[in-house]
Amino acid sequence: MGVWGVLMEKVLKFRENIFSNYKNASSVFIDKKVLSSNYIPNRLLHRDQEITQLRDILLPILKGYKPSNIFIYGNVGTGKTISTKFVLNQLGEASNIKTIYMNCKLKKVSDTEYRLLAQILKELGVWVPETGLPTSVLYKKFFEVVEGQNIILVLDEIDALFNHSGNEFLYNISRTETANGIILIGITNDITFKNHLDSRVCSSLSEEEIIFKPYDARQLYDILNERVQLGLNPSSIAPEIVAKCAAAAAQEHGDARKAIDLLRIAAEITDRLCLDKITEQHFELAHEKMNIDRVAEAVKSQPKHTQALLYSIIKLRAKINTGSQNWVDSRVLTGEVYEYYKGVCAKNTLKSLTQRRVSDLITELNSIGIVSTSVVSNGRYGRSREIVLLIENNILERTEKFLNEIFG
DNA sequence: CGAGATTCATGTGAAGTATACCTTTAGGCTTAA
DNA sequence: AAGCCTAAAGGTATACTTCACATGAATCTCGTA
Repeated sequence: MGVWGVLMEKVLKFRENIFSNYKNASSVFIDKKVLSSNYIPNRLLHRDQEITQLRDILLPILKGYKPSNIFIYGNVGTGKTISTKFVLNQLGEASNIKTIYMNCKLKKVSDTEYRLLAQILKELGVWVPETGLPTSVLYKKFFEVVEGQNIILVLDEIDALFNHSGNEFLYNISRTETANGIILIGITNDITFKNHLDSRVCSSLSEEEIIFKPYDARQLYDILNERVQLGLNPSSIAPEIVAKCAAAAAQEHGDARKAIDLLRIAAEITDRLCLDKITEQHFELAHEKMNIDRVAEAVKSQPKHTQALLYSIIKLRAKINTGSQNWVDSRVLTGEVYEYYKGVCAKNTLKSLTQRRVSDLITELNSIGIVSTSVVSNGRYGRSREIVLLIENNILERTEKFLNEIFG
């Protein structure tokens, strides 16, 4: 494991401990919330064009006309969400127009037609049960509340809706005349999303389109630098380090959110180690911690069966690897996984799901990005899906350990 | 030898089932006049 | 008689199962050179 490993151990054990902040009086932070990724600064750098565009489209609402619906595209971390929120905040200050922001990707919260609608109603101050009611009743309530008002409805990560036939929602909303006052703003990073849409929905939804381009290194630097100014102790970080961070982020598709997270975590680590200068090494540690957290979070929040499935994939992969020198990144087939999975279930007194269902679970793992799958035909030997784990080795170890404790 | 048929193992769509939860309704019990 | 509680009836969303058909290239088959 070595020094690095020991250091990493230390870093990982770090929780946002309530005492640690008070204990060491000097901290690299001045204002920590500035560095959180959902913080909305007073001014947004390098998104002027997009913001004006958005504002101009929404402008008619102040004169009582209905603006067009809007569709926003752009890679992750290009400022789509934050710019939209920013504009809507400003609009809220200038008028009393109601805006609702929904992230459609939250599992068990807003990822189906019913749940999304329920969530929106909740936002509007109407409580509805989480199951049992006909969807039509929810629509009725919704239209009652909305009647005659202008409401801006932002659907972030709108592509997630489509997977679970939430398509209906868009169709119903955009079609209903009663919903006249509803302005839809759809946000997605999936360029192909529009192809899946019903053509009528599509044309009404994308009356206007805004495209967010990735930030370049220079712009990222400005953004990071501003956050540094506002949130960190001036002496705690050298400009070169910020520049390096920006450059690295620019290479990875100009993702500003990730860059800011990285900065914050590096700062936390520095604090944690009771140091007062953030160095490159801390960034490396932060990078690793971020990856570990991402995967750990994803795995932990998964239902039991999905975990059992992942466990099976990991174990099978290991098995194959010990046989041959692992020179090909080991692929596993659905059938093998399912057999192993059944064993795991039996051992843990879990009732195993059918292969049909497991197949869907694999698809889900694929879409979360824990696993990558591709359908291959092996001619005479049938057709199957090759599953490749996307978890890096050092993180895999932890994941495996975690799963071992459950299913071992 | 090569074109077309066969075959395998699983992908994938559609329809059905189990479960958990919701509202409405009607009967029965209590209460207060 | 009015008010309240409870249980049954009738209904829904979601996660999962069952059924049935679709896929696609390695292999097999068989006619032909």
